[in-house]
Amino acid sequence: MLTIGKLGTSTGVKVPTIRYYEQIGLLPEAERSSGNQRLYTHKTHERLAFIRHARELGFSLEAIRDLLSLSDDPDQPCAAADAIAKAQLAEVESRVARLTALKTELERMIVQCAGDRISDCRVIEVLGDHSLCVTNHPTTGDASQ
Amino acid sequence: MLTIGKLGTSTGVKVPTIRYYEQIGLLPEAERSSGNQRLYTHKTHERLAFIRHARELGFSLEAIRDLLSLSDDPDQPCAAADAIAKAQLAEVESRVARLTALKTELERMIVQCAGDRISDCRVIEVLGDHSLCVTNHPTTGDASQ
DNA sequence: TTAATCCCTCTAGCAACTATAGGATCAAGG
DNA sequence: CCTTGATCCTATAGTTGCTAGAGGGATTAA
Repeated sequence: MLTIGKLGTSTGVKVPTIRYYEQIGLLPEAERSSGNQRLYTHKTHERLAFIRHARELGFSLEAIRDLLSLSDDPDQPCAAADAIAKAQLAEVESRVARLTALKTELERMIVQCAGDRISDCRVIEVLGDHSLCVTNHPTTGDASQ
Repeated sequence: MLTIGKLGTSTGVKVPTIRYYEQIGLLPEAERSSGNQRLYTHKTHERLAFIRHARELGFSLEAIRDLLSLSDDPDQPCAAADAIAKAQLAEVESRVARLTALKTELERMIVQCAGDRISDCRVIEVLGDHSLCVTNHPTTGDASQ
């Protein structure tokens, strides 16, 4: 049986994050020692590793919740898991496309900044006037993703 | 003078977001009509368009705050604005790189999903075992960005 | 035994909004 | 003039996925 600290270091998940996952029901409530400290089995270690890996691949906790309930039920058809992964792939592809457009725009902005005073600065100018952009970077949604 | 709704539709920023920007000091406090409704000038319209555009390009509100204070002061050297844009570019490049690795992994995961039951599903299997990954996708930091 | 290092709960905070409740105001039609 | 419906106001709480802190108890190594 692992303490929460050992589990954390062995999976690369921070201790408060593990408690948080328990709190929102992604991990089952842990057994407790006589002194009320959480104790984890190999099974929970595996489950947390799964969560961690899925987070690294950008899955939301909601999607992970679905994937976990699927993996708890190995006789089900895997179409649902496939659909979640495909949705995630589409999301990632769209993020890459949007970010690439932003990258182009930022590069243009920086290269063109010839002046040495703010009044000549293309960075400021371009930000103030969208029509100076070449690419069609996103006008809706979250540009940070 | 524009009402908050007109300003919102003309800049593509939602009304509560405009009030939020005022609250955190990104926009100045608006003039009010006799009935206490916010009224905006062309100047504020420009400022909000600037903010909106910078947000689209993925700048944080903190960075935008800095850029705005620079643009309010046109005699300053533009090195600072340039530095902010370059930092933003570096950030975007790193996100693109990370997301591209994730994309590869997701594609592999989906293609390999040969079985039709969860027990044979590569999606679930790969998520449960990081060593099945080919690429070195990020093991720290925020995979969503 | 005592000090260091863990662990516990609970609450609050982060970004950047979004949503809701419960009203007040405004513009247009009858 | 009055009503109706859209818009506006404030204030508070919720979202995602954690992270940080306070104030204390448990465990372990010397």
